[in-house]
Amino acid sequence: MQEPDAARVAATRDRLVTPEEATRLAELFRLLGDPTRARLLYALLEAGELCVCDLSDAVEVTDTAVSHALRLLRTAGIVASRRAGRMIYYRLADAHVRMLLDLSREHLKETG
Amino acid sequence: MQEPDAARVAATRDRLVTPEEATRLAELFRLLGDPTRARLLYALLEAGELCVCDLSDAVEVTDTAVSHALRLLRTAGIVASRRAGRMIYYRLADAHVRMLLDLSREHLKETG
DNA sequence: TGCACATATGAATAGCTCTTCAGGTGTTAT
DNA sequence: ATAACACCTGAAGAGCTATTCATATGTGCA
Repeated sequence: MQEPDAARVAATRDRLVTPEEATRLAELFRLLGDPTRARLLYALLEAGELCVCDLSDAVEVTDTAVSHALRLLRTAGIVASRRAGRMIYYRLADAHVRMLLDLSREHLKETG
Repeated sequence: MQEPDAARVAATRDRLVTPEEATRLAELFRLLGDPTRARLLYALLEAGELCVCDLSDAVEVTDTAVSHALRLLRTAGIVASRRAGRMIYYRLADAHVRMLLDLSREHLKETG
């Protein structure tokens, strides 16, 4: 197989995200790409801040499963947490994540 | 485990994305959440339009693997294609996808 | 018509991921 | 102290996924 426009391909490869950056971007998306985690994130998007038991209740998933899910999201910097007594409250980590969730919802609405 | 703020949880659950919508959103993210597919999409973001052989070359992945990846993205409406002779050119399907890719790149830049 | 090329597809396997179960940590209340 | 609670963590298994190999389809050219 030959590339029909070698110059354009070469130019593209230069400006391209590096394999490493692409991997990190994929990692970000991968974390959003699970129904449980997605629901947790959209719950946080609406509520602002919720503890694990709130989330477990809202998403109707075992608290253990929620905890596992949150650990992944926390480690990746997608959510942040704060302790209040024996409860731990989670929130979306930054505005980018919030926009990402909003924008993708738009996409579904209009793409159908 | 009890929810400490039952009213807020109930309100959240009402405005919440439905499990079905969340699943579709997760599906969207899941498709972006693979290094190969992510690199293909970012290549298309930069180049606008590329054929399979271009993509295979740019991303350095087997053309067969690229083809499989593109089928998933095409079926999900994330990329669109057009035939030109024996080649098939792929492009990002809509502006939302483009924004999604841009925004997430911003996230990485600033979140580190 | 026949061949070469670009891409697509099906099947199979290796590798990963999510959930569950069992048990562990930190916190409040009695 | 000890019990109850909210949450976390590690291990294990079922299920899913991405790549590869082999083969098929569709297009242009001689």
